[in-house]
Amino acid sequence: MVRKGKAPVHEPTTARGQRTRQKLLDGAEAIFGEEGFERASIAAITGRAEVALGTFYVYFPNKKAIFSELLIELGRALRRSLAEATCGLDTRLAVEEAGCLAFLEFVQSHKNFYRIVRQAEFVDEALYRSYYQGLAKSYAGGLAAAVEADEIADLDPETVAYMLMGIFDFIGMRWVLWEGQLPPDKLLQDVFRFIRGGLLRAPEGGE
Amino acid sequence: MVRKGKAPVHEPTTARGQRTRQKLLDGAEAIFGEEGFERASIAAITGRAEVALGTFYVYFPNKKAIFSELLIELGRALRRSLAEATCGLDTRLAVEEAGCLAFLEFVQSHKNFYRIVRQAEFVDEALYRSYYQGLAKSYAGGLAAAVEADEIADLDPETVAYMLMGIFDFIGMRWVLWEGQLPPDKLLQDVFRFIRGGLLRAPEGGE
DNA sequence: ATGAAACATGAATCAATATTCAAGTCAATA
DNA sequence: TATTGACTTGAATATTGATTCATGTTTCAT
Repeated sequence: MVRKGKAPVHEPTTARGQRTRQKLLDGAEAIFGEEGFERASIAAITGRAEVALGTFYVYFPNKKAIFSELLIELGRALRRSLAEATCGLDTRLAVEEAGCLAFLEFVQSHKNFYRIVRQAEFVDEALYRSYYQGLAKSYAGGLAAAVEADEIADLDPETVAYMLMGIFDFIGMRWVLWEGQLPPDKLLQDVFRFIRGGLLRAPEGGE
Repeated sequence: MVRKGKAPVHEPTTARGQRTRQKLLDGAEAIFGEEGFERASIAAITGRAEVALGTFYVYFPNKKAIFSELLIELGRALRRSLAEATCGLDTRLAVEEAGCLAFLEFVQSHKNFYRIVRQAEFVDEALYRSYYQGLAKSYAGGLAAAVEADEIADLDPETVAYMLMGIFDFIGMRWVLWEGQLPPDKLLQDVFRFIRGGLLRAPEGGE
């Protein structure tokens, strides 16, 4: 029993409670996405969830807690999407392309998530790092295997993982977030071409 | 004369005023970097600047104004650094490598700037976009010339600009921000190799 | 040297909002 | 159908912090 101090906060036991808690999470996702963490008020969250102010504190000890839970949950959802999109693919390049597309589609259907991740840097830095570290670690694992199999160039997998995440992050920002749509196909082809070039045996020397 | 309403806000005319205004900008950079925009209080900023609370409003109409000015100013400083580091280089790949290094060094000596840029998304989205759009535009210009000269592969310059910015951003985050130091040289070499591979004639087809 | 600009000060105002709490309502079981 | 634990409510509290303003202090052109 690790429950701190007084903490009335509890997991709901009834279906009604489950529903209410979920409504709060949904409301929080929307409000955090629209307003950002600091400007999001608990009142706005409970308003969106169509629930009274006090109800919030039945399920979450404070604002940060619901934010963290949201980040963790949405992170899981992203990983699930990526795993589904890439499982069964046999070349690393196919995995990269499918993963890229899945990521961009995920962003498109979870715009708020994107903004929540970016906020996290200032809300809970440790959690923010572990979000990316977790992604990078599993990413690097796949890359290391591909290096081992001599499928891609012998580059440091963690470095490549961060480079690829950076690429996807910025492409997602520029097209999905700013334009509200997936990049045109011609453009995606250029992204894939760039990545292929980078991952395949790249020239050793300078110039 | 476009001065709005009452606005006592003015550019200082005396040397003393200039100094005070600069102290405020410096204090704001530090506090925004440490606390983030919303949690940064004017009192903390004036405290850091060793100036009274009211003095703030002599030079800036509100908190957002000083933040925006900071972002613009620091953006200029970054461009200056990049320009200096890359001027006179004759191959595009040399420009990329020097630019990458200059960026990482800039981040290392302006950690707060990095965090300010990232905050900007939630403080003044329009300014945030124009920050990246400005960078991307001049970046894409250089890339387009290199494509024209057949120095690099024929990829959409804007797309490549965002991909490269993404790479640098994430590498900067992972190593400079999180570890507090430039990435080890071996690792930088891998970054350059990846970029070379991507920029040089990349394989057209899949697989 | 002196008076008007410029500049500096920090207490007071005013609004926002995170969190608490005492008083209800609901739903299932005995 | 009572009873009880789970759940819900929203007014009240308490703090924080942006912004204003009336009052000093400094600077500098004359």
